[in-house]
Amino acid sequence: MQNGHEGQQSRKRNSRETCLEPCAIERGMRVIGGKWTGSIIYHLKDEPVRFNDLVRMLGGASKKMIDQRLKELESRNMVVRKVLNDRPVAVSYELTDFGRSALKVLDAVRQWSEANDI
Amino acid sequence: MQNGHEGQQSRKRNSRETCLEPCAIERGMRVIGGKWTGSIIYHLKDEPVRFNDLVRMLGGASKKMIDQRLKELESRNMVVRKVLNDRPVAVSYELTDFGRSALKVLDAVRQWSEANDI
DNA sequence: CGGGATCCTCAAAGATACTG
DNA sequence: CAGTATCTTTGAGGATCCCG
Repeated sequence: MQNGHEGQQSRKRNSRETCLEPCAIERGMRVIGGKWTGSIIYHLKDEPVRFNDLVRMLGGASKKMIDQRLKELESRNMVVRKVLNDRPVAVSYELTDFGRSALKVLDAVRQWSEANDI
Repeated sequence: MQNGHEGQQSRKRNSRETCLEPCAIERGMRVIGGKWTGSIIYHLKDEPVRFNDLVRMLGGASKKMIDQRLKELESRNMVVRKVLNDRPVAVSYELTDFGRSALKVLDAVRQWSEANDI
C-alpha cells in the first residue's frame, strides 16, 4: 500500500543545481527567480559591493540567505568574490559577464512590476 | 533563550499575496517566478488550454500544484477560467490582457536560458 | 567584517485516494 | 474531466551564537 505503482506523477529532487525541466522558462526561473537571487544580481549591477553592504541593501534577507545565494551565483559563474583585505576582513562581490547578461532579463521584470504596480 | 530581543533581522509571512518588498524585481519574481507559474502562463500564450492538457504539457507538476497556481493567477487577474461544458465537465484557462503582458518578460527569460544553455 | 555551525519551524510540495 | 481532501515529508528559510 505504499510502494510500487508509480503514481500519477513522480520525479523528485531537482530542487537546485542543473534543473532538467523541459521548459526553458522553468529552468531559467530556477536560476534567477529564486528568493533574493534577482535582487542580489541587480544590486551588483553598477559596482562591486561588500558583503554587509549587500545585507543592508536587501534589508529583510538574512546573512545566511545572502551568503547562500552568493555561493550559488559564484558556482554558476555569475558573480566573483574578491578579497580586498585580510585584517580586518573585507570582501566584495561583483558580476561576471555572464552575470551581467542576466540584467536584461531582470530589468524586464522590474519594468513590468513597476508598470503594473506589482 | 528563545524569545524577546528582536534578532538581527525579522519580518515574516510575506510568502504569497501582495508582497511588500521594496525591490521591484523581488516583487515581480514572487508573481511570475514561482514554481510552474511562468511555465503555465507561457503554455497559455496562444490559446485557451484545458486543465488536463495543461497537466500533460507540464509533465512533472502535480494537478494540485497546477490547480493552485491557476487559482493564484486567477485571483491576480492574469488568467480566466471558462466553463465549456457541464456534463461532462470541461473548462479552459486563458490569459487576460494583464496575463499576456507578462509574456514579454517570460520570453526574455526563455531566450536567456536558451542562449546560455541553462 | 564576513561568514560558519546549529537548531527549529512552518509552509510548500509530493503521494494517494476520492468525487460530482 | 476537473478538481478536492488528506496526510506526510522535506527542506528552505529564520533565529541565534560563535569565530578568526
